[in-house]
Amino acid sequence: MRGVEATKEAGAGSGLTERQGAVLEQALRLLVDGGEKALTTAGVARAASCSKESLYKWFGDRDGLLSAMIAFQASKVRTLGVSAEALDEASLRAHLVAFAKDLLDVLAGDVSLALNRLAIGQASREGSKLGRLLEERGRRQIGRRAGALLEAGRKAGLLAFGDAEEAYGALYGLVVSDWHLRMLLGDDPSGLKKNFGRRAERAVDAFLALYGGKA
Amino acid sequence: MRGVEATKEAGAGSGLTERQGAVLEQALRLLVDGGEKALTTAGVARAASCSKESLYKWFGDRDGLLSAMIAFQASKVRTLGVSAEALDEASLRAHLVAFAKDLLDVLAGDVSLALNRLAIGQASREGSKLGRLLEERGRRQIGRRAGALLEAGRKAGLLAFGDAEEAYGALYGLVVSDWHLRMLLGDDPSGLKKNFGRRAERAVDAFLALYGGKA
DNA sequence: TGCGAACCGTACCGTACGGTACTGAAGGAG
DNA sequence: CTCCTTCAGTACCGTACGGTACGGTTCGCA
Repeated sequence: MRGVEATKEAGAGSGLTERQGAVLEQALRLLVDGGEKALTTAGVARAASCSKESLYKWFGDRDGLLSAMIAFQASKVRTLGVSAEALDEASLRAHLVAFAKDLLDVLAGDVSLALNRLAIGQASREGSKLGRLLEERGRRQIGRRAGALLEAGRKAGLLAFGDAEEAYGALYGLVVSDWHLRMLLGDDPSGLKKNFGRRAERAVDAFLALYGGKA
Repeated sequence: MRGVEATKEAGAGSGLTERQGAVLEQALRLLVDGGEKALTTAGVARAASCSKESLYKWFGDRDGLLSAMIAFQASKVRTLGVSAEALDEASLRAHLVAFAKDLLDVLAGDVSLALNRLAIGQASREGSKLGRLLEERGRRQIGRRAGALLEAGRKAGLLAFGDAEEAYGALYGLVVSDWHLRMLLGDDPSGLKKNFGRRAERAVDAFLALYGGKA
């Protein structure tokens, strides 16, 4: 192990060859198209044109494959840092609206919904290993972006809150409400997606009414 | 069919004998304990001391059993009507806090979490039939209670909102935020349950700050 | 050219599940 | 007592999946 072979890696330090990344890509496609039931080892091998033996060699077992899929997908989503420019009221609102719209777009994405369904289905069994992983890689990441934005707003005197976590929770709730759950339950997201822009603006307005520093 | 036998029914017009209700009860218990994977026809038959043949006679097939489980559980939860008493600011807040706490308790319940996981896992496949059912029986029901409460508040001049659905969405989001998803993913609810009271109060305060009629 | 590693394709095995068929017992009606 | 319905218990079947083993092929390398 850890030999001199210069294996081209797929992600950032993910330890995966690009061949393995391509396999995970196909696995994700299968999962999105047909749900967990369609994600069989034979199906992945056929779709990715690799052998089952290689799958087990690379990922250990089926659970290892699922974990690798989550980690792989998360490695593709890079949270863009907050530009440390000077914030005024308008630019803060614009940043918040952009964040809210991105959040809705991410949550409504095919792959995100499929992976969340997968982890939720696996949650009761096996100590919710996948759930932890998804939460760590997904929510924490986007939470950091929001936290930085909120902190910048407070430093600029535009936001007033005691607990950043609580403020973020309020923002998240106002933006997402129960839409995420409804999409997870099967509500067609295409009909809802058109309202994302307006919804994000209204939610941010409400958030600013609660935590805006004017008072 | 439709004979004169006076079959004792289990639910309110559910068309189920109490024997069948007892079977569904055992099935729900199996689902809560072990997740969908543990919910096998043989397991249900063994746990409920009935034959597989009876299961198929009563519920058709496995999907029919799942649908019956959701309908059965929903039939047990009766939404209590809003007392049409005169509301003042304090009693409205108390009602909202009670509603918020009930909402959190329901969502954190074992059976609710298990059924939501089941429906979500089944969502990608089969046109999300269970998801629709769960949404219809669950969300709509509790949404009606909230709607009535909000409408009463508006009639009393204590709340100001244009779209009741939007106001309810804000209340729901402020109360629940991403806790439901986290519990579905496997976060231990027992640790979170202790904060439900405080959380409900803070959420209602924020909601009143947004939609309170004082302004 | 020969060697070895990686790997694809496939065949194979054990198991577990959904669904069906059969047997025998309990109980009610005539 | 006898017939008939219902249902528990069990055995059974087909299928599909996870995981493993094997033969054949490609490719890098000395």
